[in-house]
Amino acid sequence: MADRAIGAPDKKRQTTTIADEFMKTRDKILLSSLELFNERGERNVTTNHIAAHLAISPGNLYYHFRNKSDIIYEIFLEYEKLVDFYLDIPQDRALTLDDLTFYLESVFDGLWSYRFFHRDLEYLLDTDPRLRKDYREFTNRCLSSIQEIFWKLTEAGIIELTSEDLRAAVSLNVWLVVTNWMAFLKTAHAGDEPASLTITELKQGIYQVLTMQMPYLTPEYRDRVVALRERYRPSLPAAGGAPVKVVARKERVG
Amino acid sequence: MADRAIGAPDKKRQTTTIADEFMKTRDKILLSSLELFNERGERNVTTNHIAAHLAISPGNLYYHFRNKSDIIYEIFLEYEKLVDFYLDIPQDRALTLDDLTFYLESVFDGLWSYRFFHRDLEYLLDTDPRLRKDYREFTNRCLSSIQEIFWKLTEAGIIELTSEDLRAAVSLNVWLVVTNWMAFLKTAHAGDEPASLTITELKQGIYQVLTMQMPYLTPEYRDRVVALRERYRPSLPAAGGAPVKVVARKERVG
DNA sequence: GACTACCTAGAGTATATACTCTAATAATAC
DNA sequence: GTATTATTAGAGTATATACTCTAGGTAGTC
Repeated sequence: MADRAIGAPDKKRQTTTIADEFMKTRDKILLSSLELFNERGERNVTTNHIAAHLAISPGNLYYHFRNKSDIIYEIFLEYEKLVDFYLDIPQDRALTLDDLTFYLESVFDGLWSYRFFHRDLEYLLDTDPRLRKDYREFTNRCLSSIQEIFWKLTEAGIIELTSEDLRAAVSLNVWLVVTNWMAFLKTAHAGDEPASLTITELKQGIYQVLTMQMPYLTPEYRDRVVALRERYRPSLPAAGGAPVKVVARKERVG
Repeated sequence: MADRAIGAPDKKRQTTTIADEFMKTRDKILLSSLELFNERGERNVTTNHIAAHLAISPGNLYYHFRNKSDIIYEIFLEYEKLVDFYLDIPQDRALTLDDLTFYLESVFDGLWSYRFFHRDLEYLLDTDPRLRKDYREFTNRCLSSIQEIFWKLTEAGIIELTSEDLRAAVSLNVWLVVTNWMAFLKTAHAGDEPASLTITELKQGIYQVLTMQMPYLTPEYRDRVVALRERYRPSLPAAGGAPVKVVARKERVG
């Protein structure tokens, strides 16, 4: 995963797929919209911009989508699908530390790919009841998954979170930290550039998430999780800092 | 501290102050802007709306403020002042549980009074370098304060967070939860209405913050903090729910 | 009264934005 | 081939938004 700051004038993108002439117009619109939204923020991207970016006419765009909300909604559905896939929990075996790593890495990958979404979330939900309803269900699903993961990590003897109440509250905190970490980086970041952010920095949010789990680690796993957490430690505590080594993605077992 | 932030809750006022004819136009503009921003979101409030709301002309508004950004910036300065005031840390005595309660209540009061701010934060910072710089410093100041509070709570024997590293990481998580709690409520809330939210619900975020501190409580204080936390427990875990009893605001000592 | 500094009204403007309409072209079916 | 459907271009529109400009009022001071 290449480390590229958003907003950089980089024609040959590595993290995202460039729309090419073999794609259907509809898909090109979705892809370009996502790219532009991520780079400039939904508020700063008009349907005319999207059409111009693709060198198609506004009429063409509106042939494929009724309005801007529809484009955003379809992108959300993709995001939802991705996260649901990532958060899948194996029912036939215990969870491992590799699973935990995978969950964390994946969720932040998803956040990165659709990073525009959480930025203007409230406005988007205010203007599209459909999205509002779906997002609410999505959130609840995510929270349930996190709780279940904590439960299975407890079963696996990795953490100890037996009280359901506490598990729910901790899960919610995890969700809050995960979904707010990017906004924090963008706003509190040391750099003066309005919107420079790398996926490596984003993944330092994993450090924060693991911080929350530390008190609940079992003695058997404590050292290993602490070591895992260390891999994501921000190089410069409160000033952004240089990229750390990116941990290798583990394939799911089972 | 004689300065009172506009719209900030004080003894007599409930949530907002209505602009009256005895105020200076400039202050009326700031107050109305804050009210409208909080109610409808900055994105949905134009300078023409603000002027119309006050029954003054756009020209009048622009006589007092160069542009919309200036209005927002001035409101931010008030917000900043308020939070800085709330987060003041007594250097001549140890912290008490009442202090902790005060900090939590106050911070959420501030969030409520200026709740529009965090909603469109990224856009606002993108479009105003001045605000961007000030907000960054503000964030760092808040983080420092939280860390110092945790340190003094440790000194006071209420919590045990002696590792500076850990204290910094936990403080950051507290900040993330505090600043994201409102967005969570608004987006994941059970109600179908786009923007219903009460300060009582908002303050249930205190439950989440105290959840994070629980593992670090000393045995001497554990029960008391757990009881405090219980006062903020959401009535219906993941579905919003009825208001809980609002805890009385304690005056600062010293 | 006259001077001055401050304040206000309200019409007006340049630009942007989401979206529409019509006509033409390409693709596909028969 | 022809008929039909899917796709596209591109000019155009209604509305909104941030902001300007000019002319005039008001309050205080001498």
